[in-house]
Amino acid sequence: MARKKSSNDSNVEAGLAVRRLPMREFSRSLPMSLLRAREAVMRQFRPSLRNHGLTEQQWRILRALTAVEAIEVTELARMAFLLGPSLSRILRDLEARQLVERKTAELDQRRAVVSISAKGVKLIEAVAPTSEAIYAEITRRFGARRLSELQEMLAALEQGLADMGGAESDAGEE
Amino acid sequence: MARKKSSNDSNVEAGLAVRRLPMREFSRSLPMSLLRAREAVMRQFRPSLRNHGLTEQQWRILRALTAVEAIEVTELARMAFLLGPSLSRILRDLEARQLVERKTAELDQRRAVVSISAKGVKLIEAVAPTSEAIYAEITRRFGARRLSELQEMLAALEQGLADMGGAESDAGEE
DNA sequence: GCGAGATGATTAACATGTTAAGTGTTTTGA
DNA sequence: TCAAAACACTTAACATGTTAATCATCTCGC
Repeated sequence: MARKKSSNDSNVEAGLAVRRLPMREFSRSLPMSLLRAREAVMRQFRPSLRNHGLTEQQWRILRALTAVEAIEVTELARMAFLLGPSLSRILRDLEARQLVERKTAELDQRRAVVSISAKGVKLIEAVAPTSEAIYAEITRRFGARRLSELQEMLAALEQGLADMGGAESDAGEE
Repeated sequence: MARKKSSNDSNVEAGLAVRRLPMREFSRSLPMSLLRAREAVMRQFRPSLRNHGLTEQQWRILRALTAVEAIEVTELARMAFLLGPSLSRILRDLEARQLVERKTAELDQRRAVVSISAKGVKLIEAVAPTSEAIYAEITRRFGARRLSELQEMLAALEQGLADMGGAESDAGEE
């Protein structure tokens, strides 16, 4: 039969067939769907960002900084949706490349305030056109209205789960 | 108002106009929306998985293996939506923990065939109930119908971008 | 004041994402 | 037939995700 890649039907002929129902088809689980969709989108942007020496996260940070005059690290983390440790590392790098500037707040020596540099702004402006074009093409393909609906549903989903709190009820509890 | 930063108040005096509108509000960009939504969902599952000593990706692999009798590594990568290198590392670990079994195909010595072990199945069965309960709660909150719609839109988005291919047209081209 | 606890940020440690090389095997085509 | 190309997988190297620990500062209560 020379099976090159019978991806989805490969189990049936294997003998014992399916091991029981895979719970929820698995490939259609919500986390998987979200992951695949996001990857499909990001796949479009990554090459361009890479051409400018930026990773997706670095881009997120610079983008976020473009919207404010200056911002504290914790607040920036929330804005760029990054965890503290990731942000720390990336800021260290961006600062070394002089794309951002950092200084400690006078009032509270614990806090650090970050802002984008002129060089950082230039970089953003260099990447933006391509980025915008890609986004426009995605919008065109999917439909502006539909895209809005999708965004709303995603926001609603996020909101709806906001107070659910990770379910601990399980075996290895402590 | 005592501006927070003095030396480089960035934009305005930098000459090149102001920060202009942040492109697309940024926080509402599609990649960000997808990321936030996915994180909101995964946040629910992670604690339970962790209680069983599994990461999200390890769980994905075991779940995928549950649906088939045996499968080649490359095929498994596609099914679990993981890149080859990640899968290699994780399989090494899962094999060491005896949750999966691996053997090379006779026909083609290059290929490796993986299957879940009895121990792996037990683990899956231990995690599944909690996992299902969480999924049910998410479905209840968001609405089964709406969830279906969302899944469809996500699939359509993925499909629509399938042939778009990463946009290379940019500066640092090579 | 001052010491315990809270807070902001970083570091540590380990797992995965991502691209590029490297290692065997198998196919191909001259 | 045999060497180059293709292939399946693994390693390597670096960046980020994720949780825990650490550090420095701050706040508060006594």
